[in-house]
Amino acid sequence: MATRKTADAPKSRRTGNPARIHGTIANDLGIAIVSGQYQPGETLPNEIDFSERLKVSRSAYREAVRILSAKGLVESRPKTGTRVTDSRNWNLLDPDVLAWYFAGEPDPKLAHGLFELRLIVEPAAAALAAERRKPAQLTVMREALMDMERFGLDNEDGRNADRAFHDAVLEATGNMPLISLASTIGAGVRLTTVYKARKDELPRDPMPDHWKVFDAIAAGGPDEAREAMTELVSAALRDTARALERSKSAAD
Amino acid sequence: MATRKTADAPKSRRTGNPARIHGTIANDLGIAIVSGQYQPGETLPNEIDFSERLKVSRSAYREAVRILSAKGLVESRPKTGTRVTDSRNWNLLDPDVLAWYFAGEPDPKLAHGLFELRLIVEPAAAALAAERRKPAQLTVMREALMDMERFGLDNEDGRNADRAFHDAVLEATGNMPLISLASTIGAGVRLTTVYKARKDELPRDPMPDHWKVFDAIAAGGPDEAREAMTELVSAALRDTARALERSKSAAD
DNA sequence: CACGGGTAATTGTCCGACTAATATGATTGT
DNA sequence: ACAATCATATTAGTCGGACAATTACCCGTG
Repeated sequence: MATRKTADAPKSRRTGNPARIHGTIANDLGIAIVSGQYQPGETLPNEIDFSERLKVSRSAYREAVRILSAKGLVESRPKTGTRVTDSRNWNLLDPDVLAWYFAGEPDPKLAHGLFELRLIVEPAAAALAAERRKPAQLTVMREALMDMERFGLDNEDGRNADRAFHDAVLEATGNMPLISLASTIGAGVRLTTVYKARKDELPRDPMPDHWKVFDAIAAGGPDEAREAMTELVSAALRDTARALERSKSAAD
Repeated sequence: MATRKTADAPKSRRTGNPARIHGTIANDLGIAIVSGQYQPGETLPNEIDFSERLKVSRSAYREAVRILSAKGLVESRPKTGTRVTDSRNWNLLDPDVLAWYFAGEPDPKLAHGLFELRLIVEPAAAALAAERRKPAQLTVMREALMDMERFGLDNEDGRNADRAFHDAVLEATGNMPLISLASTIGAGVRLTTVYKARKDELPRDPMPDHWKVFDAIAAGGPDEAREAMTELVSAALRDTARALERSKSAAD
């Protein structure tokens, strides 16, 4: 059903749109903030000066600030100015904020936190998916895994397939908040392959673990699915742990 | 340090600032979108017409749209206009979006989803908190529970204390992504008391369950903490389930 | 029928002025 | 001496209007 037409652009980036000024300013500023270049509590230059320095109109700059404000990174008030909020208020679950975090060197502490989250959420999600998945969703999972096998994890296509599989599992839970966690989980998934790719070693074939999860979900076995997913994420964590440790000590 | 003065206004809303036009427009539009008044795929009127109809300048309207766009609710492109995106792209974990969802009648399906999320996240968080909590964090939890007892759950102060306790547990995990989930979990927590308050019945004293969680965390027992929290959330779900069922069938 | 170019509609950007809120310090009254 | 009040300056907020850039869509052309 549905003619489908040209609904989705193949080259779709995160937004799919060409760079608009307010967007790029928001990106740059967002990265500068989460990287600590502007500390929480610090007030940035007033709109007129700053927009001049950035060579953009005040309107465009203001729209950028609105974006950052919407994600909880800054707060503006007359007379006081625009100041960076305490990092506890930053909406870390926002895909953009997370991307800004990982724009530079991945923060090992945050990376570890993401794995911990995966270890909590994904097994439970797999169990729910095993109970509720619809045939179409199983098809999506299967095709994602087949793409993973075909492409491998040392390239973008393969990594996207990996993330697509984990997304599909969350989607199959039918739980809206869980589905919204997909971008966060996806960042964690990507982290694994990025770290591994950096070490230029793929010591373990990830496919058997993935297929085991899929089979359990397809068979409708919640407990088996939970267990298989736990194993998958644990293995991923083990593979990443060493690199994580190294850059953690390197960061100190 | 800090004289504290009149730091926090008593009428502090989420941001504590007086209503600014772009914010109120974003709120109104956000509610209209999540409530289905504007369907996904639908394009809203062009900026000039719409801002005129809303009696605000185009700048203010555009800033409102930037906010909605930052939260994934809409997408703007030249010539095409600004259209509501598929609801899968909405950042449901954003505090504002969640608030917009619950501005009208709580959606039973979403409410159930939130409880499911709590049941997944909070027990695990309690276990982590039991291992990592610092003395100061225990103090926060204890005071929150004492406030709960003092105020009761039939008023705003008590409900805030309830939420503060659950926030503190997440905070004590030291896990940044988990801490960012606080607003989402908090919405679920609030849901319980709202539903119960609506029925004008408080059939169960929630304090013993809460203290059991606290004691386990204070004692440093991860397994006990996990179990106690599971019980707490399950009980909350049971209490809410009937009201949930009723409004679910009423919604059809 | 495929392809390429023109066109109109819409968002994007810029500018400059004025308004509103408010932190700070001066003023006043007690 | 101190408290409360008021004036002022600074900053974000709002406005209106102009022009630029993008792009879906139609139309002509090969």
